[in-house]
Amino acid sequence: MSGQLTIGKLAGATGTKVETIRYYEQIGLLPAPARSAANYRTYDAAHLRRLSFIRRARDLGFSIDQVRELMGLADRRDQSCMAVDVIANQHRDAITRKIADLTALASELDALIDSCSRNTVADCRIIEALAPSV
Amino acid sequence: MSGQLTIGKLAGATGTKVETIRYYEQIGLLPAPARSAANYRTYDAAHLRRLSFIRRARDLGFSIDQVRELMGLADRRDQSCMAVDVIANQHRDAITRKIADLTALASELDALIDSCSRNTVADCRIIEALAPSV
DNA sequence: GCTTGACCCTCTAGTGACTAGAGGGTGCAT
DNA sequence: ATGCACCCTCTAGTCACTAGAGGGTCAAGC
Repeated sequence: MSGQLTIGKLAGATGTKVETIRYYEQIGLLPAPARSAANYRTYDAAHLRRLSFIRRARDLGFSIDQVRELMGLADRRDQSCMAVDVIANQHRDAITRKIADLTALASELDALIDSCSRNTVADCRIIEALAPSV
Repeated sequence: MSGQLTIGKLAGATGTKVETIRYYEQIGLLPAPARSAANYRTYDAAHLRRLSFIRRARDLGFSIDQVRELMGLADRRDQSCMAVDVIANQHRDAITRKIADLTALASELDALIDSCSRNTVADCRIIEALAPSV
């Protein structure tokens, strides 16, 4: 119904920065919209849908390349869902690994912090722990 | 004892890439070493210690700026350990937040993946979930 | 003594995903 | 008609490296 949107309205509607939208256009992620007489970008509902999709996928941590892939699959509606499933699962695995890494790291840091006496740096366990035992 | 190290040996000893060492020198994180007659960088034990410290801190996820700060504190050995503690704790908090974010994200993704029927993309729940409800 | 290959040098540009700024034009309300 | 928020393009900066071009050096083996 609303029809045309300026870049600012589109930004507001999707929680994206104006610069980011122009960036997405530049890298070919979002199609270039029509222009007004004053050369303003004018977006329609299709753009809104596409950008919402992009933002949602990005918020879920998919890379721009993965988003591109997902959109390509979404556009060819006759294909199997399995390709999409594969991408999502790969991404899920990457997140699992990241969480494990961060958790290990957090407990290392905790040990460091726990051992920090309130003495001068000369006795600081954190500095010691970071320094090599040379 | 060993005394002098080429950049390659230093890289091997610390698990750093040669290019990264040159980069650290360029940004002033690692002091520029002496040069051989053939203009080769020649590192000593102090460089090895410093680079080990840097690598360890980076592995623990400290930013280059944080490493710089930590090294500055380590160098002024008369100061309180508390400044170090503050940096470590800030970093710990950031990691806690990151883990929480990733965990939330993982369960969202799991829900998406679970709901993915093996039908064509037209019925794909992942695409649906990513697309806006317009 | 000469060649081969692994190492070293500098300098520049590329990565991902934006973000910021300069320098200017447009639209609308007062 | 004036102010202000918005829009435009273009360029460069961010972070922490990484890669490549185009060259010099060193040590071992023949």
